[in-house]
Amino acid sequence: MDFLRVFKALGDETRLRIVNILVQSGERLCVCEMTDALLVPQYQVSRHLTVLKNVGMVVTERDGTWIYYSLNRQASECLDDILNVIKKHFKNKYADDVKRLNERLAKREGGRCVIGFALTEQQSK
Amino acid sequence: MDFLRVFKALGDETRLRIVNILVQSGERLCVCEMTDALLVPQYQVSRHLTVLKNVGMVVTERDGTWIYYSLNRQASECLDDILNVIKKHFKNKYADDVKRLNERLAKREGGRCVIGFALTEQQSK
DNA sequence: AATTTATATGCCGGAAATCGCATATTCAAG
DNA sequence: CTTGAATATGCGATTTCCGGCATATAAATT
Repeated sequence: MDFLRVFKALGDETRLRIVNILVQSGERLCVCEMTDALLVPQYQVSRHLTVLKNVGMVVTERDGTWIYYSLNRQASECLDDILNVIKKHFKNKYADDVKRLNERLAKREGGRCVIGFALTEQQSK
Repeated sequence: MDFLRVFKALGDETRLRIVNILVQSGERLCVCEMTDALLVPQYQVSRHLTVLKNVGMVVTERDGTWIYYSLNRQASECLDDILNVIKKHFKNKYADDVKRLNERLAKREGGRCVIGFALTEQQSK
């Protein structure tokens, strides 16, 4: 894994916030859940997730129309160390993201996302 | 400390190499020593050091004409953790930088740099 | 005070990254 | 096979970043 690209990826605030909610929750998350947690346009979340995937930091898993992203744990010890640093020190910063994410995760049924864009619905339609 | 800016700083290869030789050696280093270790133009080393300083990752200490840079240890636990990850996982990568640095550090007298640009001399004059 | 040496910086051009918007793709359901 | 919902992407515009060159600053030496 190219860790220069990992640091580059973490050097964008939206991507850092994405990685943060993934690492703080420890859950796999779908795009609409992240969009609602970060209050960022869907196309931005999708774009930044593509970057994180190309770097090898996240992996995907499709479930119907939904695509779940999760951190690529045990892929590299170094990446794991970096993620643990983020987990340890970013609990308070970006706390609002985690709060909104938890509200969103509470609406899951059977551990799966069953709604689309709950929070961003009103502004896009 | 703004860790988004820390990751941004580490997302440039020259800066990552600078931080690496600082963390691997554990020494304070002057600009000409780093220039010889990295084989990068002096003005680039200086520029990138300014970035690292503005972020708060390094501190300076003047000794006559020479200016020594050292890692800002114990400034923040998070920064320290990040530096330790780099120290742990970047020993082999950029090994040539460390090798050249050690050759350069061997020429110190009394723990201080006493020569200018040893390796880059021929190409600049 | 003039010169030398180590370091910093102003300026410019080019490359790369990001955003916003619109639209395309993919899958499920009727 | 058409519709709707979740996700991805092509494109243009803007901004940010980096390299290269020259030069400036600062301290020591003569």
